[in-house]
Amino acid sequence: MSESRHSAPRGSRTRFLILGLLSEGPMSGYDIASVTGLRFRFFWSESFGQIYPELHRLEKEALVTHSEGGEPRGKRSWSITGEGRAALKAWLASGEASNGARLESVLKAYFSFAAEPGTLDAILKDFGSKLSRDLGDLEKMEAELRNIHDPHASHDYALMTLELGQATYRAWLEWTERWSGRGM
Amino acid sequence: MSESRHSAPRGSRTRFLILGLLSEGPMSGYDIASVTGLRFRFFWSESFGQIYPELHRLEKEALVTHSEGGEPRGKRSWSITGEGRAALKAWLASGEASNGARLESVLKAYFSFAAEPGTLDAILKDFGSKLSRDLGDLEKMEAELRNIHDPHASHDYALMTLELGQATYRAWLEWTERWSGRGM
DNA sequence: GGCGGCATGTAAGTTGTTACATGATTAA
DNA sequence: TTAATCATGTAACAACTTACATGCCGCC
Repeated sequence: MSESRHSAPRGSRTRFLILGLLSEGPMSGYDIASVTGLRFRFFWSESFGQIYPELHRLEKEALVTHSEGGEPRGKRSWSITGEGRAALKAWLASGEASNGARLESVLKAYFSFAAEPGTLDAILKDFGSKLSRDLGDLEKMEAELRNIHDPHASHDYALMTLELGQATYRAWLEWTERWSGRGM
Repeated sequence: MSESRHSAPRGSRTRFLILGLLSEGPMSGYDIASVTGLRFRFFWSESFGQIYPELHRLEKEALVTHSEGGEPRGKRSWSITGEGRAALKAWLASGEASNGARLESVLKAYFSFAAEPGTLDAILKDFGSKLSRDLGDLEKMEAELRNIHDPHASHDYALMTLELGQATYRAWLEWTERWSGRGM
């Protein structure tokens, strides 16, 4: 009964990002990376080196297909298949979800007691300025979305995540302000 | 001038977590993992498979040392060296910090339009119940810290990060409540 | 005597990043 | 004509997880 010692291939989450985006309509690998880097930046990240190979793996598994030609610049348009939609739904229905963060600025803030006085302020200032910029981006995205008339409420899902991002950045920004200038 | 094509070894952040914790006093690899899994869970994660090899790498680079013997159960007590403190300070002073999150529940929430009605509610409920539990843990940790008299304000750094965790979880929890039960 | 928590460590696999190579199209 | 952006892709590396193996110690 020789079973592989290291099992659980379980598939990376990258595939579900791709499947999810393609479920809204066909798009290119580049588009997937762009959307992720803009709309999802707050809670997700993905690199080209992940996306392109994963698209080809998904194609081998018949979860996506691509149509070539017609598009400019050698752009490929990827589409989700029925099997792909089924896989997406299975993931959505499964109760598993891992939610993790690696906030290096917070780690630095915690350890700043080990450095010269003023270090904490510098770390918080740097973190805060990034947050301000990112918050501004999210607010702009929300305004743009709201400007587009949406009778079928199809923007609600995007607004939902945009709202979470804004709430998070605001909470973090307030935190940087609360802990700055204390001479810690 | 043959230089390696793939340069920038730059070192993982794991080493700074270790160096930072050891700067408070000697501890074992197991302790490092425990503390990270408890106090830092909100903003950092680390596995044994990262910590033990990194400790040995750090020792080779003379940033940490270990004293064996005396301790029960083969426990090793690791200490930071002067060079280790210097490396820690250099990291704290450097303006670079990457802050990223992978919130699978949020990704699922966004894509829930592709599944049966009620899917969003289930995802938010699951996310919310995890958040409630984690928030409770953080509140307990804070209460414990405050119960210990602290004339030199050495707990302030721990309270600072505990507060950020609580603020974050509360904001996220409110978000799950706001978007639940809308029939989306 | 057995279980659970403490404690260390490694092997193998998976996942993710970075740097590169290539080329088309658009705008200054 | 040159730079920026769009667009695809791979090789090499770095980072991280998981599963396992091993043993100690205290407690019931």
